[in-house]
Amino acid sequence: MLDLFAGARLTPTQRRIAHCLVERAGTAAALSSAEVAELAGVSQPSVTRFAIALGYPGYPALRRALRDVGGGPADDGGEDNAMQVAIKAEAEHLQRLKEQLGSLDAVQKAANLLVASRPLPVLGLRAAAPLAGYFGYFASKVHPDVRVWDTGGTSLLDRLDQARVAGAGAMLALVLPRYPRESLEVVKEARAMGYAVVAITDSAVSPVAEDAAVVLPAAVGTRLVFDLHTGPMAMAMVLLQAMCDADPEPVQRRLEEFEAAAARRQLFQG
Amino acid sequence: MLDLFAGARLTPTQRRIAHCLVERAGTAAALSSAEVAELAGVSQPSVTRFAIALGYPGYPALRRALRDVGGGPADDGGEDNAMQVAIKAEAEHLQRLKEQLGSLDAVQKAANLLVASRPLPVLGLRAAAPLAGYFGYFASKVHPDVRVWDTGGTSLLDRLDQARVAGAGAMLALVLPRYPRESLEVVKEARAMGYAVVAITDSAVSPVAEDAAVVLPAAVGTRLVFDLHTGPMAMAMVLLQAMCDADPEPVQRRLEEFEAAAARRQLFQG
DNA sequence: CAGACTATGCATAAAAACTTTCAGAAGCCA
DNA sequence: TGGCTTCTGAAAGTTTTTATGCATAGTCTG
Repeated sequence: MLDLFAGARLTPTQRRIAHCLVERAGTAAALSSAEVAELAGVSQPSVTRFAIALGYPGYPALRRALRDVGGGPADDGGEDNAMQVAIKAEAEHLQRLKEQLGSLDAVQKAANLLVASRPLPVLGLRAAAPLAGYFGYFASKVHPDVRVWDTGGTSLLDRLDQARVAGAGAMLALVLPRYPRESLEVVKEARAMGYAVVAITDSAVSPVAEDAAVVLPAAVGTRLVFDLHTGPMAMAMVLLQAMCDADPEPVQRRLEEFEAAAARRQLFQG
Repeated sequence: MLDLFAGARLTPTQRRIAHCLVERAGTAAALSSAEVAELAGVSQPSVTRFAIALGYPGYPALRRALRDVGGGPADDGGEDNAMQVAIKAEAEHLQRLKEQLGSLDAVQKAANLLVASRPLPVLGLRAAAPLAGYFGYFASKVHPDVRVWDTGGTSLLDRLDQARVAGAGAMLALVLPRYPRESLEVVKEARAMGYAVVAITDSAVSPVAEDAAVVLPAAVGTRLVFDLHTGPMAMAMVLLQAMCDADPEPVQRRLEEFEAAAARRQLFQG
């Protein structure tokens, strides 16, 4: 299916269309050009032009191609390889996370604690370091002073002190298996210093649970050689969303400023 | 789907049409009335009349009904909040990724390119930087010389040079929306220098596609204020798994060494 | 066996979908 | 900045798809 689109140079509008079609893989062939246009938020002629850009004589031809490719496989009964088993398990984790988010109390409580903290330390060591960076990257766009702590060492405790003095009241801790000893120590120390610790971890009975003010559990995938952190990643972004919702006005302003700066510096393509 | 046809008293010709539609369940919605007629061996007006017999105002209405029943992922009813909608979409992305991994050709090709490269550069700028770090963190445990490039600037091109001289033959590029201009430039340059670039990106039509030797697409969630990268994260780990599979012996040895070291230094709890 | 009714396909009219043209807008390069 | 190219949507034009009238063949009933 994806190969159908390969090779062609596409305009931004066309990329939106492609994206929209890829997303609905199987059902795309059932859509008329006008319906695709509406879903992609573009004009109907753009859809025709998209088909032609791909080398088809027109939209109906593209649709036939979609039908032939998309309709084919659709085997959910069969033999899955190891990768598929792992990804399927991940999809189920997220499904469960979705159910769990039926009640947002814990998330909102955590969000309120974190938005109020200036600065806002984000702790994630070893395997969790990238997740801390990920959260920090986006959080910085809506919070004026996010501090990502992703390397260990004794200086961590100093930074904990400094942040506390600077006014930090809460901390986000990302603590995933295999639970780095150092992360646990920092959390314990933070609690002793009066921080309200929000912990994203892999289960409600994780070792950080006892020292955390709020525990946000999200399962970790363990079917491959290395752990898959999609659940905690999703949880982190849900938390960030809740932080934005909790404090919408400054968020919107900061995002607009970022957009303006990005455009000015031509950071992105498309 | 089958219920759609229930209740109505059908003529023999109409029964043939119904049978034909049921047989092609999923793809039926993509067919025009004339195509259905041909498949069923009846005249086109009979198909229209069939739709009317079922109580629809015309064939297009039947087609829409077919699409909604056959295509839809069967929503479980309730009112979902924004977070749940987003997580659900993520779960569906992973589901689709799972289908896509039914064929591992692209992943294996990518894995073979990457395991053979020493050093192995991993590029991920801006929002993709944490993902690069994540991949790099684990990849380092099974590959002797992984170099994570997660900050931009002109020195990137120098490092590209140095790695090439040092023997790198391939590079992993993580390029996600909004497609940092700098990432695209580096990939283009890398290709010109003879690197085989493996790109993990959000769709097969991403701007990196044209310069990549292998494109591994994985959808990005866009339902929240900020993007959710669970799909690319999962894809990255699948790729790493494939790299381990491609070269199992040294992998096992390095992992054991890591375990021994971790135990010695008491890195983890539990 | 005749008359009446239903079912079906053909031809064609109506409607919808698709393509093309054109003009405005946005980005690029000097 | 200003001219140039490229992209995009609105509207008009063209083709395809769908609906309907009509004639024929088959079937049931008396």
